[in-house]
Amino acid sequence: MAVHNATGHYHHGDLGNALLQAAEQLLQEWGVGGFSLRDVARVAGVSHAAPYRHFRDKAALLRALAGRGFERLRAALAAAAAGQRGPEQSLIEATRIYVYTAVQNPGMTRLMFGGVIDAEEDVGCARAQAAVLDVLAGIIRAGLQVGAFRDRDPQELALVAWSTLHGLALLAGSAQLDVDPDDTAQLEAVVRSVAQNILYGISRS
Amino acid sequence: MAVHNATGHYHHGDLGNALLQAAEQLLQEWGVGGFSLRDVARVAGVSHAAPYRHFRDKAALLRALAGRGFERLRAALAAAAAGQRGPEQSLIEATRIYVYTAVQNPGMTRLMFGGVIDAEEDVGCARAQAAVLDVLAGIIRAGLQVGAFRDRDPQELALVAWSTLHGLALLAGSAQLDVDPDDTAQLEAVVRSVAQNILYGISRS
DNA sequence: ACCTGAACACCGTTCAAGT
DNA sequence: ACCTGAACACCGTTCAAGT
Repeated sequence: MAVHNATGHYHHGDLGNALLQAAEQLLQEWGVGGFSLRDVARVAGVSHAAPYRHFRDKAALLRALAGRGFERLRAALAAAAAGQRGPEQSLIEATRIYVYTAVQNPGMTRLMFGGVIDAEEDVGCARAQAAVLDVLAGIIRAGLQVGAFRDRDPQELALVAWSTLHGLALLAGSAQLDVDPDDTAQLEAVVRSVAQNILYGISRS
Repeated sequence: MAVHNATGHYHHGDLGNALLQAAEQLLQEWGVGGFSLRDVARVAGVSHAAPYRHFRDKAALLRALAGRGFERLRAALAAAAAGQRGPEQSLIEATRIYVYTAVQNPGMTRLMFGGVIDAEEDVGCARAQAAVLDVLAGIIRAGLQVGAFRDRDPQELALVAWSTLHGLALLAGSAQLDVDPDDTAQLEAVVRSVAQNILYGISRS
């Protein structure tokens, strides 16, 4: 077992993880542009050169962090979509998850969707991002199969649903849409009207 | 008339403007995070300290640049929305403008909508941003007045329309949506399906 | 009034050296 | 194998000095 940095020269055995945790803390506290790689190392209690043993550069660390965000969002979406009465309800729940996640974690939202990272540069990150989309696409496919949605190109339906959720998430995650993270009634109203709008667009009849 | 920097020590009389032009060129070429304030000064042909006579800091220059983007988008939207047969057609044209603008100028789009700047810090920028929204809100109001849209809260209708356009613009302006800027047919398909979706949601019957 | 050049505190990244 | 500390080229910002 390695010696802790405060008492010796080596960090514990899982610095990669510790760096990601430190980075997430700084992301929440200071936003995407508000911290440096040196800050991350500082918070993790290692020298500013140590992160380079675990990540190729700062962008790689940010991609890994975004990958975690994508995976969490995917899991939350999948859990919310499952066990609903039908694809329409699943879509409403997915919208709710998107909005709440964005409002409660604006920094991570901006990191994931604000064009800060290039997910394609990292296989894991790209896969995690694609998996988020897959949940949405799965809901669309299920709706088409049971005849709940308009018989159009699934990709077309997914695009409009995705655009709307994406836009709402970024608006909610920035100061542009002034929602109070604790005002449940307001959040519910936003979820309802936006989800309703998507459903009007893609539901049959 | 001031002496040009290449031949003397002073720049021409409109360095503020020249800096914004240089910044826009770099924004198009290298993206939001791809250039420094010192690069801007370099391209404009002045010392790296000169910009501080015209902008409080780098963020202020970026806000001024985004303000130009907002104003241009507003003008394009207003021109496209005017002289249409009805509010539905205006909304479709507005969607077209949004998509084309975003695809053709991804850097500016990300600067305007990607959470890079805080528009509220600059009165002009905030006003220009609000004016973009006002065009959208105007279309909604017009539609409500002639009874074309559902009799719901105008703000609610504007939110769903805005979310969708916003999301689409950011998707189109990032690598996430792989649209070819020169593939008109593909762009038209995107515009049609997304605009249609918004209209399904807000149109009466 | 407007711009320059030196200066300062920072940053991302590299690398020889330590254990 | 993993981490440190010095080093390098950069950056944003400030400020005395020049015209």
